[in-house]
Amino acid sequence: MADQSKSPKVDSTLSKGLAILERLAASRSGKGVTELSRELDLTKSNTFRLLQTLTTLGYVRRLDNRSYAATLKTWQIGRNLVEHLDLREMAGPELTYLSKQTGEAIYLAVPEDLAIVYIDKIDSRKPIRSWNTVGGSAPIHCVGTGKAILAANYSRMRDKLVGNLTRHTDRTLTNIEALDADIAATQSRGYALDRGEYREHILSFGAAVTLPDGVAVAALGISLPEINLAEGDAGRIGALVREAAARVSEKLLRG
Amino acid sequence: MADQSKSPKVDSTLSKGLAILERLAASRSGKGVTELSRELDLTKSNTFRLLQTLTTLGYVRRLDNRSYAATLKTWQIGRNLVEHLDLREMAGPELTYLSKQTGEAIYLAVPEDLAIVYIDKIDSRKPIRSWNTVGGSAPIHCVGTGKAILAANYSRMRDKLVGNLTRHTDRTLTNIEALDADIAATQSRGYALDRGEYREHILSFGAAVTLPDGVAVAALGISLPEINLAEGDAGRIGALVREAAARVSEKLLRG
DNA sequence: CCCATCCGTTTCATATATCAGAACATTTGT
DNA sequence: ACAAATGTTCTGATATATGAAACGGATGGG
Repeated sequence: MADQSKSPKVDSTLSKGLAILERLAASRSGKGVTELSRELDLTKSNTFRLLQTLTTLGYVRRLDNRSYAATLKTWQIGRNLVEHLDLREMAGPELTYLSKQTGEAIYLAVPEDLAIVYIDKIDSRKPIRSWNTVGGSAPIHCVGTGKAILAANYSRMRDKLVGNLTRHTDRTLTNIEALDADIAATQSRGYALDRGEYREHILSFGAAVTLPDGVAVAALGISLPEINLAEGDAGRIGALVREAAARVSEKLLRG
Repeated sequence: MADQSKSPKVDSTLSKGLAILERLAASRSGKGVTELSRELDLTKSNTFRLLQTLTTLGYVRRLDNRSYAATLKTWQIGRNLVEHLDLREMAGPELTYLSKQTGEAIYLAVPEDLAIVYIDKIDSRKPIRSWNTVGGSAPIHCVGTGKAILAANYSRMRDKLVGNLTRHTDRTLTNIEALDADIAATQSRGYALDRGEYREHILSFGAAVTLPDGVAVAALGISLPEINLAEGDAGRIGALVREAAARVSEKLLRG
């Protein structure tokens, strides 16, 4: 085999086993021993043995007597990962950055049914109280972080919202058509904007942290009193939060 | 997991490497070499080397200089799998419908050996916690979704169950004759009913999603606390889930 | 400030997996 | 029924991974 001279030590057994697993997971139906050995440039006997190992470990099962397919075990493991993902650690530096850039209250939120839950925050450095605490929640349809998450997966979530658009202020979007339009605007802007839709005179910006497939797992948010927003600052703040969220998304992948 | 009748040869490198990956995926933050080696009963040097391999293959990354964590690569591979089954997409609207009709926890599950794995759910809208998460699993013989799948293919699966009917509550059906009778009832009703056979005081209903040849590929389920079930509601809920599953089955045909 | 202790890393005989090639068994297509 | 695939099992020489011990850096307590 042509090994890279830069990354010297790889256990070939593990490497080949994982390659087989990847191949099987990528194929809709199963693959046979010979097919796999050709694709991965391995001997038949080696491929067969690795498949046997993967089978007894539960990662692979035989379909009929001539082909193998990946089980859901790989998916379950990956699922565990996403659930245990330490968003706080990943997003921490970006929260700090946003705080320094704006001086306003910065939030990290995750979706929970039709609400978002704050899992981290940095207080405003201006002498203004904040209402939201870590562990607290807010309706998904009327805050920046919530609408950013909605926008990332609107097709899946829209139907659940109909009839559940509770009013909180006179600016809350309570009919689905208005929300449709707002979400469309959010999608094209790349960040969400709430103009006092949850608390009177409190604005919030939000942008989603997404996995490679587009699923939103969290959102970054900036919240500030209406009076603090200078003319033309909305675009700047929106861009800040959008780009910070993009950096966190990328960090989830690469570390 | 009781399939160790024979002991086929397993490649230890692959086996250990996957064990490490599983451990890392299950841990919130990273783990160190020594910690892993103790947990998995491996030597430090072996663990170190496997971690090095997993790192160059992109499955693992170093956090700081003293610990390793799993990347999202495992998740991406597993995702490929469920993406190819577009069950979730097909069943989504029916899950939503069941949620609206009942307000209880709704599940979509697929069979995996002698268990079922939850691949999607909608939380109860009532203030009751649910234990089952997406990615989690449950024994096939004592939950509604599992028994629905069993009922669809009982002739093929019955023999594998003998001797594997683990007890979970005092209502669990642990002898094959009792299960035979329950499955027969399930088949004539068109939906499965679990009366606290897996968790005390938790009822669940299930109905199978089947291919035209009768093979069950998934099941829809509704789970609720015993106390939520009004007299005579069982028939109504059973019919709801049976018909929703039938609609999903039909949808699989037409695309 | 030093020492005991922990950790990640490296080293090197030895145990283990891999390779190639072939043979055998079983299925599929004509 | 025959031929051409495919999955499965051997074999022993070679390449590779393994375990035990040692190394060097970091940490924390006395």
